[in-house]
Amino acid sequence: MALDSIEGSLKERGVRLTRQRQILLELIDKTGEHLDAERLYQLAKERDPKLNRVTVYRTLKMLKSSGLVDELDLMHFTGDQHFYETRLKQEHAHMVCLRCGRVEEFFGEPLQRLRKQIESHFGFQILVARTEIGGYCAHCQTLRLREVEELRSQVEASPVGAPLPPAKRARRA
Amino acid sequence: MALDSIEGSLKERGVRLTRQRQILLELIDKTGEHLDAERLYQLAKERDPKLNRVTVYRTLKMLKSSGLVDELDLMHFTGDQHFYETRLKQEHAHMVCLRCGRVEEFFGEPLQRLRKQIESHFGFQILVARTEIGGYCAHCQTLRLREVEELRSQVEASPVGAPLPPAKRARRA
DNA sequence: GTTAGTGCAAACCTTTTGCAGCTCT
DNA sequence: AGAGCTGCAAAAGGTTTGCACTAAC
Repeated sequence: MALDSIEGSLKERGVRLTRQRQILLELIDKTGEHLDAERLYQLAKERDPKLNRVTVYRTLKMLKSSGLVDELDLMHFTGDQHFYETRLKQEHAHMVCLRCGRVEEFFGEPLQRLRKQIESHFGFQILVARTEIGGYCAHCQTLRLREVEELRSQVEASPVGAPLPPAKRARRA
Repeated sequence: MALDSIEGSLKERGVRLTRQRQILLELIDKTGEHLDAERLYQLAKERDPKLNRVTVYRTLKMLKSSGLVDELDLMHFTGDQHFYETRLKQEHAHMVCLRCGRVEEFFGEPLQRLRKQIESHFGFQILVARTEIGGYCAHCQTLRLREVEELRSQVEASPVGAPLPPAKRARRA
């Protein structure tokens, strides 16, 4: 199991497996989503109401600098938080739909190719690699078109020019 | 000249070319570095001491959502700011040395390949793509080795185990 | 028993917002 | 003239730090 390999890696280096860390590790490992610090904190609090937000940040930082998790931004679609995932899968790119927010993963040879070229051309020793792509998913492309049409006709209908709905930043609940 | 094409694009869409924006555009275009908002603000203030930090943020946001500049994180090597570059060059990846902070750019076919595969396999309409890679540049790899050696011998020399120098976050002056 | 790790409160950095007044076109 | 833009002050969002206490090994 994935959790075991991470816990093993920590134990070897003399990192203590506290109750809090076990909770956080399990959540990161088992949850099928890309969690940010706040969401992880909320989930962790369900299991241990005393667990502090700061511990979440410290744990994530530790896991990141140990190379056990990767940090993502997901194109800052929802804000400026960072998202985390364990380094278990093969390297992959993240595609974020800028309309619905859905995140898809792309595995495939261009990524390995890129890695190899960079290592050989530059003699660069890669520790982390991150590819994030923003755009419209197949489903949203058509919806998007319709929306743009609607806006256009609204603008033409109103003499002054109707203001576009402001693209507000997603706020936390 | 690059500036012209950006200014043209803005003018077409009825965006005003204020004195402040001209200053900022010229700095982004002419400066050969990846600037973050604060640095851009400092540079802009030299030309117009009244220019406000908020205007920098608003201008960057506008340029980004117009697709005229790209936003980078450079692996958060120096902190959580964002860096900006005009979209004039061909698509490229950024390689950040996690020791010296140097940033190199990689152009090359794997990037185009990646783009095409994602578009064809998923029917995904790409608007922005970002590849950032962290590691050690050729030069720092040897230096890094030496540093690790030194640390090791220090640890062996001291009975308690000397604490490693903490990797503090880079603070602003 | 030590030392690493935790919780709490407070700070910090980066970015956004509301609003009154200024300025491009 | 008038919408669009700016500056200012204040706030927000996300993350880190200092310190005293606690718990893992």
